[in-house]
Amino acid sequence: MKIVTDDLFKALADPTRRAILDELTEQSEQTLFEICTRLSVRHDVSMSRQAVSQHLAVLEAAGLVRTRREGRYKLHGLDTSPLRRIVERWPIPHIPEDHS
Amino acid sequence: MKIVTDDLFKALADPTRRAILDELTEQSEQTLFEICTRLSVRHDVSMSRQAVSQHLAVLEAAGLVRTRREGRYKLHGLDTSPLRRIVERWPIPHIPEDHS
DNA sequence: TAGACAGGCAAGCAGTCACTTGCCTATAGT
DNA sequence: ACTATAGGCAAGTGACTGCTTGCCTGTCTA
Repeated sequence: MKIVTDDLFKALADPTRRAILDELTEQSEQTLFEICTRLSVRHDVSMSRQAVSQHLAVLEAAGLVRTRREGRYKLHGLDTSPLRRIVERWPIPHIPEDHS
Repeated sequence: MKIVTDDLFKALADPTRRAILDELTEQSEQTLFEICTRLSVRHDVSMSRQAVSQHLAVLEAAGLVRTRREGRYKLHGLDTSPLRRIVERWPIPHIPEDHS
């Protein structure tokens, strides 16, 4: 493995990839075609299948997407744990919660 | 203001800008020249002054850096609160802490 | 076994980005 | 007033990136 740090932020830099993460957040374990159709229907993103495939590869390199083979299907799942590095690197000030 | 979401992730995509955030985390309220010298000395990043200035502009557009004028100096401070949007958007699974 | 279906590889193109260079403005000190 | 200092603006360039297109591999079903 390389320096995943760079891959992580590069992966997050694209709006389409963030939409994919949104989609996988709502329903995990989707195939490439499912993600394609859901992107076009719900996020109004019209793009070729290969484009989405390349985005998924970038997300996988960043560790944000884990895949597993199931026959001829390839299921894509979400893994948000790499995001923890961000808030650990630059601590976010705590907001006093409003318990009114 | 526009959609700051895009600016935020674009700002984080560059390693030099992340180094700047690291520097401001350690010591806030620095001028452009201070950031330049600290980058070259501590992060081994040799770059023109204008390059760093442009990076700071990107960080400011993302809301990660707040500036204030002080005579002929412009002091740059850190604001990590925009990062909260990230972990709110894609919740990070809680790690059971080890109290052994 | 033939065809449909899910996915992958690689080349090419256009737009974006990071960085430099040159010049300009404004404040501070002598 | 002159000069040094801190910073800003704008054009140009090389590299990277996102997307397309065309073709290929592997799996399932009639």
